[in-house]
Amino acid sequence: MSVETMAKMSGSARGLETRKKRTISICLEEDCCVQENDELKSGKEEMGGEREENEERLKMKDYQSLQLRFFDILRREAAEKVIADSSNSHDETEEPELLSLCLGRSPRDPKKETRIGNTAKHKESEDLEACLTLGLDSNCELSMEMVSDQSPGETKEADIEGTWQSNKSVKAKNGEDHEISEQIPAKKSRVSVRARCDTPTMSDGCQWRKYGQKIAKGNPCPRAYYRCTVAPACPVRKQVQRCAEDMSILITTYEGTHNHPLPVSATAMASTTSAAASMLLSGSSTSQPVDNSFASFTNAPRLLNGQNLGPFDLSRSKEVFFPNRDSPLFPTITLDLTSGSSSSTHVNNLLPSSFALNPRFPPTSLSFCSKEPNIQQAVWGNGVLNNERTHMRSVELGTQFQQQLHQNCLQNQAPPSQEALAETLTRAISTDPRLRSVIAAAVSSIVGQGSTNVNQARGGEILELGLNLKLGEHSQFASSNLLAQNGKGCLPGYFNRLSSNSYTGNFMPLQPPVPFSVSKRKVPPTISDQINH
DNA sequence: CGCATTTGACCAGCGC
DNA sequence: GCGCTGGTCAAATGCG
Repeated sequence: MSVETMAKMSGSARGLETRKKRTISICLEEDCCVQENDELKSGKEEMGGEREENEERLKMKDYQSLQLRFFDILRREAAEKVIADSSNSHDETEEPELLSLCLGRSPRDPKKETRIGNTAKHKESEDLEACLTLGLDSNCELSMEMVSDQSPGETKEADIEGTWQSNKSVKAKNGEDHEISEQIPAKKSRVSVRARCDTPTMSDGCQWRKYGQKIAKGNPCPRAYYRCTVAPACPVRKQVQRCAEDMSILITTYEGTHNHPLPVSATAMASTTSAAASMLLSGSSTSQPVDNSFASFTNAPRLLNGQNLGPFDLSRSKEVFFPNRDSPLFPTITLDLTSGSSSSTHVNNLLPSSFALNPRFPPTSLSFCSKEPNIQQAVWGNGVLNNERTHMRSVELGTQFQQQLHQNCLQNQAPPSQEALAETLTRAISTDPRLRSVIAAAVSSIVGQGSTNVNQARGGEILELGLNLKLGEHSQFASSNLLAQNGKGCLPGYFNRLSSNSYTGNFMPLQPPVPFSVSKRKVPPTISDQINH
């Protein structure tokens, strides 16, 4: 739906205009008052309908941006918690090999993941498999593949280009939020995004220059290599390859961190990938026996409802995400942006061969998909579809909050209304002070440009404001900008929606740290700015 | 003419 | 050590 949505959204604007013109011209030509009135009426109705449609989309966009912030806060808090507990948490290192975090529903069948590749090795890798399922966006399936490495060989690239995100730069930009990163050496990260796309490359807002093309083993489609040309020394590369099994799916693998201010249209993708990257990379520290990238997720339920939900295998996650120094092979995360098609159920098969066949670091899947788009869109849901994963240690993040949302949706069987969602949210927030504080922090960081020192009461106010905004009171902020979005190419709807100019400010804090010239960044005034003024 | 793309060559890492 | 593979380089080519 991503592409369709964009097409619709941009089309809606054009449609309104053309319809107006058409109406006028019809009136002039036919000079018929009755018909004119009918046309005007139907036109108005049509416009009204489309306006509602647009507003719905804008609301969802706001919601998703808030979600993103929310998860970021969760991750940070979890990471801090892990640091605090790391000295006492050695027993956790003996935990199981498999990890399934089911925050949502996924059609993905892990059994199918073994279809491709060396079966024996893959079986072994299955034991290491960490599967994160987040029912974040229903209409999109995000396939994000993350690879982290700190092998000595990588330093060459880092030294030459000086571009891989240094820990200092992380600290410089984000302060204490990235203390963890400070403890780890510069790492290479890869984020792969799968999306249905008819164009040769995905339009992600950045400028790329192709520097190579190869036929990779296991995929007849050539893999194209691009580097970011926004800044001369930007280290970011991307690989673009069609999926062998479904040519309509484009697999874009991002690697590295931009060392320059990003175009507004690129911030959504950048912040999303960087958030995912930091999520995992932050847990790969040698000094941190416990993986906090996973911990960030595994801690989420505790943050939400205060319960220890289960047998998380933090140490094993570390194993997964902390590859052998001698190995260039990486663990992977998968985000799938293709609509809930069958292909999404065997993500690994669709990944670039080098990753899909990687037995040592099987992909970690962040599946943002659902066959019930509207439901999943609003629900992070609990992992009701993971009962089959008996071979994995499954952790269901069935928080009260999520259950409420999920129940709401299941009962209604219809897309939850914003009102219903608001009600559920309100109830969950009011009954769970932790959730309240977390969301308040997220919202306040949005509204106050990352000022996290707001007290609880203030946070609550802001939270309310945030919810109100999200639930429909400020869609006007985004409308014009949204329609002005770059509609060319193939920008997955998920990112596309996130990249609305109106929310630039929200995502900036999530962006990869910019090592230099941060102050020179020229960005249009954000909502936060407007509010602050 | 300048820039982007194409494409064969080259290099490094890994497995056998 | 050798072959395979992924990734990058750089000269050639194409395009606006």
